[in-house]
Amino acid sequence: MSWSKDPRGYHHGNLKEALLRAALDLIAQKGPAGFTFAEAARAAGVSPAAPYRHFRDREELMANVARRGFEAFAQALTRAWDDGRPEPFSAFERVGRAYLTFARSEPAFYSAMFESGVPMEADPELRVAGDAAFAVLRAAAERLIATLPAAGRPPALMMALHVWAMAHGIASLFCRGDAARRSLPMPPEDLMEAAILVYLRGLGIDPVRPSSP
Amino acid sequence: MSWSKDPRGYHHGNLKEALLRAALDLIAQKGPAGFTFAEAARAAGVSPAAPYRHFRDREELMANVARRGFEAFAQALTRAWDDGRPEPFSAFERVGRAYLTFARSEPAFYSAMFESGVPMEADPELRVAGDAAFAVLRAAAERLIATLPAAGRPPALMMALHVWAMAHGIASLFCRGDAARRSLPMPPEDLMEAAILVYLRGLGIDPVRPSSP
DNA sequence: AGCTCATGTTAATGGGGTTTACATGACTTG
DNA sequence: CAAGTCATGTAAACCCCATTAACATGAGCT
Repeated sequence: MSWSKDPRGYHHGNLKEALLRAALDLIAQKGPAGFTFAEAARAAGVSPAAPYRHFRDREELMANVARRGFEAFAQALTRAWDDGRPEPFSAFERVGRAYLTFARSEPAFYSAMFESGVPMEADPELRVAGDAAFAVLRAAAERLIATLPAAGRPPALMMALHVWAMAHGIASLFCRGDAARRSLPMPPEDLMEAAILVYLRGLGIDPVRPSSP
Repeated sequence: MSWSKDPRGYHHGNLKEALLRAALDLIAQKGPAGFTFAEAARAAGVSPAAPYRHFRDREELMANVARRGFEAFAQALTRAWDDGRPEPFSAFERVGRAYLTFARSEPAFYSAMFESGVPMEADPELRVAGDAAFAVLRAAAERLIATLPAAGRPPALMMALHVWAMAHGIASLFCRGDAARRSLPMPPEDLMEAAILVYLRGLGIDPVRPSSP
Protein backbone atom coordinates (compact mmCIF):
# COMPACT_ATOMS: atom_id res chain seq x y z
CA MET A 1 0.00 0.00 0.00
CA SER A 2 3.02 2.30 -0.09
CA TRP A 3 5.24 3.14 -2.98
CA SER A 4 8.54 4.90 -2.89
CA LYS A 5 8.05 5.94 -6.50
CA ASP A 6 4.68 7.53 -6.86
CA PRO A 7 3.89 8.59 -10.43
CA ARG A 8 2.26 11.69 -9.01
CA GLY A 9 5.51 12.40 -7.22
CA TYR A 10 7.79 14.85 -8.91
CA HIS A 11 10.75 15.42 -6.64
CA HIS A 12 9.95 12.54 -4.41
CA GLY A 13 6.25 12.78 -3.81
CA ASN A 14 5.97 11.78 -0.19
CA LEU A 15 9.35 12.14 1.42
CA LYS A 16 7.83 12.83 4.80
CA GLU A 17 6.11 9.46 4.88
CA ALA A 18 9.18 7.73 3.53
CA LEU A 19 11.33 9.30 6.24
CA LEU A 20 8.92 8.30 8.97
CA ARG A 21 8.91 4.73 7.75
CA ALA A 22 12.70 4.70 7.40
CA ALA A 23 13.05 6.08 10.90
CA LEU A 24 10.78 3.38 12.23
CA ASP A 25 12.88 0.70 10.57
CA LEU A 26 16.14 2.16 11.79
CA ILE A 27 14.91 2.60 15.34
CA ALA A 28 13.70 -0.98 15.33
CA GLN A 29 17.09 -2.17 14.15
CA LYS A 30 19.49 -0.03 16.15
CA GLY A 31 17.51 1.62 18.89
CA PRO A 32 16.46 5.24 19.24
CA ALA A 33 20.05 6.34 19.80
CA GLY A 34 21.38 4.51 16.79
CA PHE A 35 18.93 6.12 14.43
CA THR A 36 20.51 8.87 12.37
CA PHE A 37 18.93 11.54 10.28
CA ALA A 38 21.40 10.99 7.47
CA GLU A 39 20.74 7.29 7.28
CA ALA A 40 17.01 7.83 7.10
CA ALA A 41 17.62 10.18 4.20
CA ARG A 42 19.79 7.58 2.51
CA ALA A 43 17.12 4.94 2.97
CA ALA A 44 14.63 7.25 1.32
CA GLY A 45 17.07 7.86 -1.53
CA VAL A 46 17.55 11.57 -0.98
CA SER A 47 20.39 13.82 0.08
CA PRO A 48 21.23 14.30 3.77
CA ALA A 49 19.81 17.82 3.72
CA ALA A 50 16.44 16.92 2.23
CA PRO A 51 14.80 15.86 5.53
CA TYR A 52 15.19 19.39 6.83
CA ARG A 53 12.44 20.46 4.43
CA HIS A 54 10.03 18.33 6.44
CA PHE A 55 11.38 18.26 10.00
CA ARG A 56 13.09 21.04 11.90
CA ASP A 57 15.63 18.57 13.21
CA ARG A 58 16.18 15.00 14.23
CA GLU A 59 14.16 15.40 17.39
CA GLU A 60 11.10 16.64 15.55
CA LEU A 61 11.12 13.53 13.42
CA MET A 62 11.42 11.44 16.56
CA ALA A 63 8.52 13.31 18.11
CA ASN A 64 6.44 12.57 15.03
CA VAL A 65 7.24 8.88 15.27
CA ALA A 66 6.34 8.98 18.95
CA ARG A 67 3.04 10.69 18.21
CA ARG A 68 2.06 8.07 15.67
CA GLY A 69 3.15 5.46 18.13
CA PHE A 70 0.83 6.83 20.80
CA GLU A 71 -2.01 6.88 18.31
CA ALA A 72 -1.45 3.26 17.36
CA PHE A 73 -1.00 2.42 21.03
CA ALA A 74 -4.28 4.01 22.01
CA GLN A 75 -5.98 2.10 19.22
CA ALA A 76 -4.48 -1.19 20.36
CA LEU A 77 -5.50 -0.62 23.98
CA THR A 78 -8.97 0.48 22.97
CA ARG A 79 -9.41 -2.60 20.84
CA ALA A 80 -8.20 -4.80 23.69
CA TRP A 81 -10.47 -3.14 26.20
CA ASP A 82 -13.43 -3.55 23.84
CA ASP A 83 -15.53 -1.39 26.08
CA GLY A 84 -15.17 -3.85 28.91
CA ARG A 85 -16.76 -6.83 27.16
CA PRO A 86 -17.64 -9.44 28.13
CA GLU A 87 -16.98 -8.10 31.61
CA PRO A 88 -14.49 -5.56 32.93
CA PHE A 89 -12.17 -7.91 34.78
CA SER A 90 -11.09 -10.12 31.90
CA ALA A 91 -11.17 -7.13 29.57
CA PHE A 92 -8.74 -5.37 31.86
CA GLU A 93 -6.38 -8.28 31.79
CA ARG A 94 -6.59 -8.18 28.02
CA VAL A 95 -5.48 -4.55 28.15
CA GLY A 96 -2.49 -5.52 30.22
CA ARG A 97 -1.48 -8.14 27.71
CA ALA A 98 -2.09 -5.74 24.85
CA TYR A 99 0.30 -3.30 26.47
CA LEU A 100 3.11 -5.83 26.38
CA THR A 101 2.15 -7.09 22.95
CA PHE A 102 2.45 -3.58 21.61
CA ALA A 103 5.82 -3.04 23.26
CA ARG A 104 7.06 -6.26 21.75
CA SER A 105 5.55 -6.06 18.28
CA GLU A 106 6.25 -2.37 17.78
CA PRO A 107 9.57 -1.86 19.53
CA ALA A 108 10.42 1.14 17.39
CA PHE A 109 7.23 2.92 18.32
CA TYR A 110 7.66 1.98 21.94
CA SER A 111 11.25 3.23 22.00
CA ALA A 112 10.32 6.51 20.40
CA MET A 113 7.46 6.93 22.86
CA PHE A 114 9.24 6.12 26.08
CA GLU A 115 12.98 5.80 25.60
CA SER A 116 13.96 8.40 23.06
CA GLY A 117 14.12 11.24 25.55
CA VAL A 118 11.70 13.31 23.51
CA PRO A 119 9.92 15.64 25.93
CA MET A 120 6.15 15.51 25.78
CA GLU A 121 6.20 19.30 25.49
CA ALA A 122 8.04 19.05 22.19
CA ASP A 123 4.77 18.97 20.32
CA PRO A 124 1.24 19.69 21.57
CA GLU A 125 -0.08 16.89 19.36
CA LEU A 126 2.37 14.54 20.99
CA ARG A 127 0.99 15.37 24.40
CA VAL A 128 -2.58 14.97 23.16
CA ALA A 129 -1.79 11.57 21.70
CA GLY A 130 -0.02 10.47 24.85
CA ASP A 131 -2.85 11.64 27.05
CA ALA A 132 -5.36 9.86 24.84
CA ALA A 133 -3.51 6.60 25.25
CA PHE A 134 -3.42 6.94 29.01
CA ALA A 135 -7.09 7.91 29.00
CA VAL A 136 -7.95 4.43 27.72
CA LEU A 137 -6.24 2.90 30.72
CA ARG A 138 -7.88 5.33 33.07
CA ALA A 139 -11.35 4.76 31.69
CA ALA A 140 -10.89 1.03 32.06
CA ALA A 141 -9.76 1.51 35.65
CA GLU A 142 -12.82 3.58 36.35
CA ARG A 143 -15.14 0.95 35.00
CA LEU A 144 -13.45 -1.71 37.02
CA ILE A 145 -13.55 0.31 40.20
CA ALA A 146 -17.21 1.02 39.61
CA THR A 147 -17.87 -2.66 40.20
CA LEU A 148 -16.87 -2.12 43.82
CA PRO A 149 -19.27 -1.02 46.53
CA ALA A 150 -19.42 2.75 46.53
CA ALA A 151 -17.91 2.99 49.98
CA GLY A 152 -14.12 2.88 50.00
CA ARG A 153 -13.44 2.88 46.27
CA PRO A 154 -9.81 3.57 45.54
CA PRO A 155 -9.02 6.45 43.18
CA ALA A 156 -9.11 5.33 39.56
CA LEU A 157 -6.27 7.64 38.62
CA MET A 158 -3.99 5.95 41.11
CA MET A 159 -4.96 2.52 39.84
CA ALA A 160 -4.35 3.56 36.25
CA LEU A 161 -0.94 4.96 37.16
CA HIS A 162 -0.01 1.78 39.00
CA VAL A 163 -0.98 -0.43 36.11
CA TRP A 164 0.78 1.83 33.66
CA ALA A 165 3.95 1.80 35.73
CA MET A 166 3.81 -1.96 36.15
CA ALA A 167 3.26 -2.56 32.46
CA HIS A 168 5.96 -0.12 31.49
CA GLY A 169 8.36 -1.63 33.98
CA ILE A 170 7.80 -5.14 32.68
CA ALA A 171 8.00 -3.97 29.08
CA SER A 172 11.20 -2.01 29.66
CA LEU A 173 12.96 -4.68 31.62
CA PHE A 174 11.79 -7.88 29.95
CA CYS A 175 10.28 -7.16 26.56
CA ARG A 176 13.14 -5.47 24.78
CA GLY A 177 14.34 -6.93 21.54
CA ASP A 178 17.97 -6.01 22.03
CA ALA A 179 20.59 -7.55 24.24
CA ALA A 180 19.75 -5.21 27.12
CA ARG A 181 16.70 -7.31 27.95
CA ARG A 182 16.77 -9.05 31.32
CA SER A 183 16.13 -12.74 31.23
CA LEU A 184 12.91 -14.01 32.74
CA PRO A 185 11.88 -17.51 33.81
CA MET A 186 8.42 -17.00 32.30
CA PRO A 187 6.70 -15.11 29.51
CA PRO A 188 6.35 -11.42 30.34
CA GLU A 189 2.63 -11.69 29.64
CA ASP A 190 2.27 -14.22 32.42
CA LEU A 191 4.18 -12.01 34.81
CA MET A 192 1.89 -9.16 33.86
CA GLU A 193 -1.26 -11.16 34.28
CA ALA A 194 -0.17 -12.34 37.70
CA ALA A 195 0.68 -8.79 38.71
CA ILE A 196 -2.73 -7.51 37.69
CA LEU A 197 -4.40 -10.39 39.46
CA VAL A 198 -2.58 -9.73 42.71
CA TYR A 199 -2.99 -5.98 42.45
CA LEU A 200 -6.72 -6.12 41.76
CA ARG A 201 -7.22 -8.54 44.61
CA GLY A 202 -5.40 -6.02 46.78
CA LEU A 203 -7.98 -3.47 45.71
CA GLY A 204 -10.75 -5.89 46.57
CA ILE A 205 -11.64 -6.60 42.97
CA ASP A 206 -12.23 -10.30 42.39
CA PRO A 207 -12.00 -12.21 39.13
CA VAL A 208 -15.41 -13.80 39.03
CA ARG A 209 -18.31 -11.56 39.80
CA PRO A 210 -20.99 -12.72 37.42
CA SER A 211 -24.02 -10.54 38.05
CA SER A 212 -26.14 -13.07 36.13
CA PRO A 213 -24.99 -16.64 36.81
CA MET B 1 37.52 17.08 46.56
CA SER B 2 38.81 16.31 43.09
CA TRP B 3 41.84 17.71 41.35
CA SER B 4 42.62 17.38 37.70
CA LYS B 5 46.30 17.86 38.49
CA ASP B 6 47.48 15.29 40.96
CA PRO B 7 51.12 15.78 41.97
CA ARG B 8 51.59 12.02 42.04
CA GLY B 9 50.32 11.92 38.49
CA TYR B 10 52.91 12.05 35.79
CA HIS B 11 51.02 11.54 32.62
CA HIS B 12 47.79 11.98 34.42
CA GLY B 13 47.94 9.60 37.31
CA ASN B 14 44.43 8.33 37.45
CA LEU B 15 42.80 8.99 34.14
CA LYS B 16 40.48 6.04 34.49
CA GLU B 17 38.90 7.41 37.64
CA ALA B 18 38.77 10.89 36.19
CA LEU B 19 37.01 9.59 33.09
CA LEU B 20 34.48 7.67 35.13
CA ARG B 21 33.69 10.74 37.18
CA ALA B 22 33.50 12.91 34.09
CA ALA B 23 31.18 10.39 32.45
CA LEU B 24 28.94 10.41 35.50
CA ASP B 25 28.71 14.19 35.41
CA LEU B 26 28.03 14.29 31.69
CA ILE B 27 25.38 11.58 31.85
CA ALA B 28 23.71 13.41 34.71
CA GLN B 29 23.66 16.61 32.70
CA LYS B 30 22.76 15.42 29.23
CA GLY B 31 21.51 11.88 29.54
CA PRO B 32 23.22 8.65 28.51
CA ALA B 33 22.87 9.51 24.84
CA GLY B 34 24.32 12.96 25.21
CA PHE B 35 27.46 11.71 26.86
CA THR B 36 30.40 11.66 24.49
CA PHE B 37 33.76 10.06 24.81
CA ALA B 38 35.53 13.13 23.52
CA GLU B 39 33.88 15.43 26.02
CA ALA B 40 34.80 13.17 28.90
CA ALA B 41 38.38 13.31 27.69
CA ARG B 42 38.20 17.07 27.47
CA ALA B 43 36.81 17.27 31.00
CA ALA B 44 39.76 15.20 32.18
CA GLY B 45 42.15 17.51 30.35
CA VAL B 46 43.42 14.91 27.98
CA SER B 47 43.40 14.23 24.24
CA PRO B 48 40.39 12.53 22.63
CA ALA B 49 42.37 9.36 22.02
CA ALA B 50 43.62 8.94 25.57
CA PRO B 51 40.49 7.21 26.93
CA TYR B 52 41.12 4.32 24.59
CA ARG B 53 44.07 3.34 26.77
CA HIS B 54 41.61 2.55 29.55
CA PHE B 55 38.37 1.54 27.81
CA ARG B 56 37.94 -0.44 24.62
CA ASP B 57 35.25 1.98 23.51
CA ARG B 58 32.51 4.24 24.68
CA GLU B 59 30.30 1.31 25.59
CA GLU B 60 32.87 -0.25 27.88
CA LEU B 61 33.09 2.99 29.82
CA MET B 62 29.31 3.01 30.07
CA ALA B 63 29.33 -0.58 31.27
CA ASN B 64 31.83 0.38 33.96
CA VAL B 65 29.62 3.22 35.11
CA ALA B 66 26.66 0.84 35.14
CA ARG B 67 28.57 -1.70 37.19
CA ARG B 68 29.49 0.87 39.82
CA GLY B 69 25.92 2.03 39.75
CA PHE B 70 24.64 -1.46 40.52
CA GLU B 71 27.11 -1.76 43.37
CA ALA B 72 25.98 1.54 44.88
CA PHE B 73 22.38 0.52 44.22
CA ALA B 74 22.76 -2.79 46.01
CA GLN B 75 24.32 -0.97 48.93
CA ALA B 76 21.48 1.53 49.08
CA LEU B 77 18.83 -1.20 48.98
CA THR B 78 20.65 -3.28 51.56
CA ARG B 79 20.90 -0.31 53.87
CA ALA B 80 17.20 0.44 53.41
CA TRP B 81 16.22 -3.17 54.04
CA ASP B 82 18.35 -3.23 57.17
CA ASP B 83 17.80 -6.94 57.46
CA GLY B 84 14.09 -6.47 57.86
CA ARG B 85 14.21 -4.37 60.98
CA PRO B 86 12.13 -3.51 62.86
CA GLU B 87 9.80 -5.84 60.98
CA PRO B 88 9.72 -6.94 57.34
CA PHE B 89 6.66 -5.00 56.23
CA SER B 90 7.82 -1.47 56.96
CA ALA B 91 11.36 -2.43 55.99
CA PHE B 92 10.05 -3.53 52.61
CA GLU B 93 8.31 -0.23 52.09
CA ARG B 94 11.59 1.45 52.93
CA VAL B 95 13.23 -0.55 50.16
CA GLY B 96 10.62 0.67 47.71
CA ARG B 97 11.27 4.27 48.65
CA ALA B 98 15.01 3.71 48.52
CA TYR B 99 14.63 2.45 44.96
CA LEU B 100 13.07 5.72 43.87
CA THR B 101 15.42 7.80 45.97
CA PHE B 102 18.35 6.19 44.21
CA ALA B 103 16.84 6.75 40.78
CA ARG B 104 16.30 10.39 41.62
CA SER B 105 19.52 11.17 43.47
CA GLU B 106 21.78 9.22 41.12
CA PRO B 107 20.18 9.74 37.74
CA ALA B 108 23.46 9.19 35.95
CA PHE B 109 23.96 5.80 37.55
CA TYR B 110 20.34 4.89 36.98
CA SER B 111 20.50 5.87 33.32
CA ALA B 112 23.67 3.91 32.77
CA MET B 113 22.16 0.90 34.50
CA PHE B 114 18.79 0.78 32.80
CA GLU B 115 18.56 3.22 29.91
CA SER B 116 21.93 3.19 28.25
CA GLY B 117 21.29 0.07 26.20
CA VAL B 118 24.36 -1.63 27.61
CA PRO B 119 23.74 -5.38 27.48
CA MET B 120 24.26 -7.20 30.76
CA GLU B 121 26.45 -9.64 28.86
CA ALA B 122 28.91 -6.87 28.03
CA ASP B 123 30.85 -7.60 31.18
CA PRO B 124 30.59 -10.55 33.56
CA GLU B 125 31.18 -8.22 36.49
CA LEU B 126 28.28 -6.11 35.32
CA ARG B 127 25.98 -9.10 35.44
CA VAL B 128 27.25 -10.07 38.87
CA ALA B 129 26.64 -6.56 40.18
CA GLY B 130 23.19 -6.46 38.65
CA ASP B 131 22.27 -9.84 40.03
CA ALA B 132 23.52 -8.81 43.47
CA ALA B 133 21.25 -5.78 43.45
CA PHE B 134 18.25 -7.86 42.49
CA ALA B 135 19.18 -10.44 45.10
CA VAL B 136 18.56 -7.85 47.83
CA LEU B 137 15.03 -7.39 46.57
CA ARG B 138 14.49 -11.10 46.30
CA ALA B 139 15.78 -11.83 49.79
CA ALA B 140 13.46 -9.19 51.18
CA ALA B 141 10.55 -10.71 49.30
CA GLU B 142 11.38 -14.11 50.73
CA ARG B 143 11.43 -12.81 54.26
CA LEU B 144 8.14 -11.07 53.77
CA ILE B 145 6.51 -14.12 52.24
CA ALA B 146 7.81 -16.23 55.08
CA THR B 147 5.46 -14.33 57.37
CA LEU B 148 2.55 -15.96 55.58
CA PRO B 149 1.12 -19.33 56.52
CA ALA B 150 3.08 -22.03 54.75
CA ALA B 151 0.08 -23.11 52.70
CA GLY B 152 -0.42 -21.08 49.55
CA ARG B 153 2.66 -18.89 49.72
CA PRO B 154 3.24 -17.08 46.45
CA PRO B 155 6.64 -17.50 44.78
CA ALA B 156 9.13 -14.96 46.11
CA LEU B 157 10.79 -14.63 42.72
CA MET B 158 7.54 -13.50 41.18
CA MET B 159 6.94 -11.01 43.94
CA ALA B 160 10.45 -9.61 43.61
CA LEU B 161 10.01 -9.25 39.86
CA HIS B 162 6.69 -7.48 40.31
CA VAL B 163 8.10 -5.00 42.78
CA TRP B 164 11.15 -4.45 40.63
CA ALA B 165 9.02 -3.80 37.58
CA MET B 166 6.72 -1.47 39.48
CA ALA B 167 9.60 0.49 40.96
CA HIS B 168 11.38 0.69 37.64
CA GLY B 169 8.20 1.73 35.89
CA ILE B 170 7.54 4.54 38.35
CA ALA B 171 11.16 5.63 38.30
CA SER B 172 11.32 5.63 34.50
CA LEU B 173 8.07 7.43 33.97
CA PHE B 174 7.94 9.86 36.86
CA CYS B 175 11.37 10.30 38.43
CA ARG B 176 13.40 11.51 35.50
CA GLY B 177 15.23 14.77 35.83
CA ASP B 178 14.91 15.74 32.21
CA ALA B 179 11.93 17.06 30.32
CA ALA B 180 10.79 13.58 29.32
CA ARG B 181 9.37 13.03 32.81
CA ARG B 182 5.61 12.60 32.97
CA SER B 183 3.82 14.86 35.37
CA LEU B 184 2.25 13.30 38.41
CA PRO B 185 -0.37 14.65 40.81
CA MET B 186 1.57 13.26 43.78
CA PRO B 187 5.12 12.46 44.84
CA PRO B 188 6.41 9.29 43.16
CA GLU B 189 7.29 7.91 46.57
CA ASP B 190 3.65 8.09 47.61
CA LEU B 191 2.57 6.36 44.42
CA MET B 192 5.12 3.66 45.11
CA GLU B 193 4.10 3.20 48.71
CA ALA B 194 0.45 2.87 47.74
CA ALA B 195 1.36 0.35 45.05
CA ILE B 196 3.27 -1.81 47.49
CA LEU B 197 0.48 -1.55 50.00
CA VAL B 198 -2.14 -2.70 47.51
CA TYR B 199 0.09 -5.38 46.05
CA LEU B 200 1.04 -6.86 49.40
CA ARG B 201 -2.58 -6.87 50.47
CA GLY B 202 -3.31 -8.75 47.26
CA LEU B 203 -0.79 -11.33 48.38
CA GLY B 204 -2.44 -11.53 51.76
CA ILE B 205 0.34 -9.71 53.55
CA ASP B 206 -1.00 -7.18 56.03
CA PRO B 207 0.78 -4.16 57.46
CA VAL B 208 0.47 -4.88 61.13
CA ARG B 209 1.27 -8.41 62.21
CA PRO B 210 3.05 -7.95 65.52
CA SER B 211 3.98 -11.40 66.73
CA SER B 212 4.59 -10.01 70.21
CA PRO B 213 2.04 -7.31 71.05
C1' DA C 1 4.92 31.37 -21.52
C1' DG C 2 6.50 32.82 -17.32
C1' DC C 3 6.35 33.38 -12.22
C1' DT C 4 6.63 31.43 -7.74
C1' DC C 5 7.18 28.37 -4.14
C1' DA C 6 7.87 23.91 -2.33
C1' DT C 7 11.17 20.60 -2.53
C1' DG C 8 15.91 18.78 -3.34
C1' DT C 9 20.95 19.11 -4.10
C1' DT C 10 25.71 20.60 -3.27
C1' DA C 11 29.08 22.38 -0.48
C1' DA C 12 30.80 23.87 3.79
C1' DT C 13 31.34 24.03 8.89
C1' DG C 14 31.94 21.86 13.20
C1' DG C 15 31.88 17.93 16.05
C1' DG C 16 32.48 12.97 17.52
C1' DG C 17 34.31 7.90 17.29
C1' DT C 18 38.09 5.34 16.31
C1' DT C 19 42.63 3.82 14.67
C1' DT C 20 47.55 4.30 13.69
C1' DA C 21 52.01 6.08 14.25
C1' DC C 22 54.71 8.49 17.28
C1' DA C 23 56.36 10.58 21.90
C1' DT C 24 57.36 10.51 26.84
C1' DG C 25 58.54 9.31 31.10
C1' DA C 26 58.31 5.82 35.17
C1' DC C 27 60.13 1.60 36.39
C1' DT C 28 63.25 -2.22 35.91
C1' DT C 29 67.60 -4.34 35.17
C1' DG C 30 72.35 -5.16 34.40
C1' DC D 1 73.73 4.88 36.79
C1' DA D 2 72.62 3.91 31.80
C1' DA D 3 69.75 1.66 28.75
C1' DG D 4 65.69 -0.78 27.61
C1' DT D 5 60.73 -1.52 28.17
C1' DC D 6 56.09 -0.73 28.87
C1' DA D 7 52.23 1.98 30.15
C1' DT D 8 50.28 6.08 29.01
C1' DG D 9 49.34 10.17 26.09
C1' DT D 10 49.50 12.93 21.77
C1' DA D 11 48.90 14.06 16.81
C1' DA D 12 47.05 13.20 12.67
C1' DA D 13 44.01 11.02 9.79
C1' DC D 14 39.61 8.93 8.28
C1' DC D 15 34.77 8.51 8.12
C1' DC D 16 30.26 9.61 9.70
C1' DC D 17 26.75 12.79 11.35
C1' DA D 18 24.02 17.31 12.19
C1' DT D 19 23.03 21.49 10.44
C1' DT D 20 23.05 25.53 7.45
C1' DA D 21 23.45 28.42 3.22
C1' DA D 22 23.44 28.98 -1.58
C1' DC D 23 21.79 27.15 -5.57
C1' DA D 24 18.69 24.25 -8.79
C1' DT D 25 14.34 22.29 -10.50
C1' DG D 26 9.95 21.52 -11.73
C1' DA D 27 4.60 21.69 -10.48
C1' DG D 28 0.93 24.48 -10.65
C1' DC D 29 -1.08 28.86 -11.22
C1' DT D 30 -1.96 33.24 -14.00
